[in-house]
Amino acid sequence: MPTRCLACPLRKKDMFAKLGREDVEAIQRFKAGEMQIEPGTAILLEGSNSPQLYTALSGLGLRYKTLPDGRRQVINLVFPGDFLGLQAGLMGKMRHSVEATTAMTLCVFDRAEFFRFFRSHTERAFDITWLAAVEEHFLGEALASLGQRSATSRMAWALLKIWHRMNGLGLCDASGRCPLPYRQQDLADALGLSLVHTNKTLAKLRERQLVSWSGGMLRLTDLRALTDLAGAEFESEIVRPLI
Amino acid sequence: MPTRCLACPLRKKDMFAKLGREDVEAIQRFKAGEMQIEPGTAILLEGSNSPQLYTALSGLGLRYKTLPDGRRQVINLVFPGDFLGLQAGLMGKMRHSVEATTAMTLCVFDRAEFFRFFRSHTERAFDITWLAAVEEHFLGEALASLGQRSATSRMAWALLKIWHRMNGLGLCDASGRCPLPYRQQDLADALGLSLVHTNKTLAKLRERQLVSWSGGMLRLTDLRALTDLAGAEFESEIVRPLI
DNA sequence: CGAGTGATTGACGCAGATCAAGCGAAGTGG
DNA sequence: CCACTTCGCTTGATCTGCGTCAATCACTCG
Repeated sequence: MPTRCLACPLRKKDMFAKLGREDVEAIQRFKAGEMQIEPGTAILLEGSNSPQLYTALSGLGLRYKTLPDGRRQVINLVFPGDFLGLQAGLMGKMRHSVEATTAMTLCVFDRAEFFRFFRSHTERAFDITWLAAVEEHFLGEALASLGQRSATSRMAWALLKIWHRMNGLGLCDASGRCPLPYRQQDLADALGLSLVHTNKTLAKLRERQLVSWSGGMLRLTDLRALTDLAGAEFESEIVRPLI
Repeated sequence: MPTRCLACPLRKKDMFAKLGREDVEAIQRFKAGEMQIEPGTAILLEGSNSPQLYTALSGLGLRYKTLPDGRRQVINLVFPGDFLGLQAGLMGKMRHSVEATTAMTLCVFDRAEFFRFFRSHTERAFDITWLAAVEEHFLGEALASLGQRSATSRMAWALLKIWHRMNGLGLCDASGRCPLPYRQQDLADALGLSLVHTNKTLAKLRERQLVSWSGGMLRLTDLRALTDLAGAEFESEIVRPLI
């Protein structure tokens, strides 16, 4: 039995903008169904013209691009509440792939319906544009990380970014541990580093007692020091719209 | 005397989507004025809450982020037809800066007006979202370049990207030369390379007779070979909306 | 128990950073 | 009109962060 939008567990969280009953019901009507997927499953494929859009309800995933020579760039991670497939919806086809890292639950929306929804719900259209702009902002930051920062600094930046997001979602426990069910290879592909160097960089952070990451759980021991290393500011997580 | 939207020289180009007279007039009403700026002038500043949005009418610029340590990452270049300030419009403040490289002419829009415009012109709202999605796509590609490609490959990719865009805008002459009024430092900051290495990489491409770039003009002598080097596909430029 | 997957560690080499110096063109002021 | 500065481009020498190669280890699973 699919989650009813009015009872959506995500919508209760502080991180997501509050909507009136009417608005939530409109989203409910837009929603075509729900989907459970296994870890490792592809959700959207680069080049595909997906007839569906999704919102991640639970679970974690990642977006990536594959280069002609087989190398992979992880564009970013997929967290609960993320809207997936906007590119295909607007540009006709996906320019990157999305896959599930853990088991995931997705809300499914119909692409044909999407246009109607966008046109008839101005506020939601606005939210969707907002999401695109935030994503653009994130990618700009990521670009600056890859272009200008050292391996250590990049890694500190990425871990902090992830941790803050997880924290915003209430996925950290009291002691500040949060789930991080990715492989080192995923992190390496996100940071533009080799697996080996990623491992060694991580080892250094561990030695310095700044980070521990094992068994799929991440703990940042010294946010201050990491933030210094990252050489960036981390604002408290913004309230986002949830479609 | 400001350009009238109905007579906008950009709108005539194939690269931009055709609009009906009504639609163009709506944009004209949205337009608050026009602005001429000198080379080197800042258009939007990171952190600022600009009361205005712009569309580049002519001239070239660049978007960049400055890191706390003073390093700079060029996010992308600004071409005629680009819409500037959407981030500030949506997120309250700019997350990167924009500055003019050459003299530029900008159409000025009022931010307060922007919300009304977005809400009352659904098709234009759609176009704006489309623009954000395309930008997101571009940044994803750029990220993959910085993360996965060698200096030579990155440079080939960037020059091709620029050339194709210029070509789409009809800014290349018959012999395939196009303007490129940037400094090597700008390119370096875009590619995440040092100035010195950028220069040497460029020198290699020149020796191999693939590229010539001097006096602010770029000529790509062998698109095929460069495309191979870049290890990417270059689709013909997409038709974009023009606000 | 063997096979597969992911983490870890050491040895080695190279792409690209950094340092340093010189060059030509354009501007500026005395 | 000529010193003098400034800015962008070039080039060489040297250093190093990170990639690549190659093993090994710890787990999990059939």
